Amino acid sequence: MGRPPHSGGPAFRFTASEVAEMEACLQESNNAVPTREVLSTFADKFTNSPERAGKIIVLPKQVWNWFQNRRYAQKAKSVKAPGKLSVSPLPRAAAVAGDDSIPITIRNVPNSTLPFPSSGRSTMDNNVQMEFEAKSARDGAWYDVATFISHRMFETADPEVRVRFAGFGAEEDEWVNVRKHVRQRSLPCEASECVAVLPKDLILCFQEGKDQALYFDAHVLDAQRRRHDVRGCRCRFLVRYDHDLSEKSLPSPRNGLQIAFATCFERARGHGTKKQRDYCSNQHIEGHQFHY
DNA sequence: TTACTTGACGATGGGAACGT
DNA sequence: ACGTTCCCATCGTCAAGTAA
Repeated sequence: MGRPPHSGGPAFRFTASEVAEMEACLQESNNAVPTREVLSTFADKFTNSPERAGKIIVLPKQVWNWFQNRRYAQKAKSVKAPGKLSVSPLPRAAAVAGDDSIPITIRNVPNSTLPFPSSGRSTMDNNVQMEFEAKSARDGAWYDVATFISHRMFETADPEVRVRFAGFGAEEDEWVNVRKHVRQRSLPCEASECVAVLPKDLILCFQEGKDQALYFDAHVLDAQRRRHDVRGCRCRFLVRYDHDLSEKSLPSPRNGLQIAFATCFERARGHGTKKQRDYCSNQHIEGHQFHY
């Protein structure tokens, strides 16, 4: 039910037939809110209907509210991304590995199977294509990898790969440390998946600056759980960006909050609530297998 | 059986856009 | 500058579903 009126009376609810009428009107008007006259007509008609006559007065404002909410809900539904979150026109980067872990997609994989030189994807045993991302030394942000150009090995240091970032040209290529600054792209956090995000988690967050907006590593300081509705997640997450230690309260996942793979797998192995474990286990099943 | 979660939906407040 | 209207995000509550 909706929020009860300030008068303290019972919560108001439109009947199915009223909704059907307004629904039809909305379609006829091409999803536009009807004129004030039409709203008043609806209100009068509903007020005088046999179900309400003498009991409940329907206000034009309530009819207007219904149209606004319905338009907003429909819009939200159509805009909702079917898969990964993408924030155009910037290339999407991804979430991070666990707090102190080396990216697990690299850690235990023999060098001969590392995804370079080749495209920024690799095929695992189960025919799952893997995509990678890399951290740029220029701005500290994470970008999708389009191609691994080449690689070089050192006797005393970690190997490096030359990376072509997705959406950028050769002039933006960089050598990056494989162990520290290359990892598998993570799954974006869908609205229903926010339960998997807990305080202290390392995540990826969209950060808007004056001239640009990029994805940076951040830690969750606090997670305020709120009930969801048809329009999605209403939780808020207080995060601290690792690169500048700034803090921000973000709604999730609309603003780019994404779940770290390793964090998920830790939970899948027994930590967190059952729901979180279920979710993370599903992530494991749905197309990704890793070596711990 | 009880507590908790999720989905649904009307109500509300802030801010942008617009007209005067 | 001010008032009005509109759009959007968020709030608050109920009912049904689910887990413990």
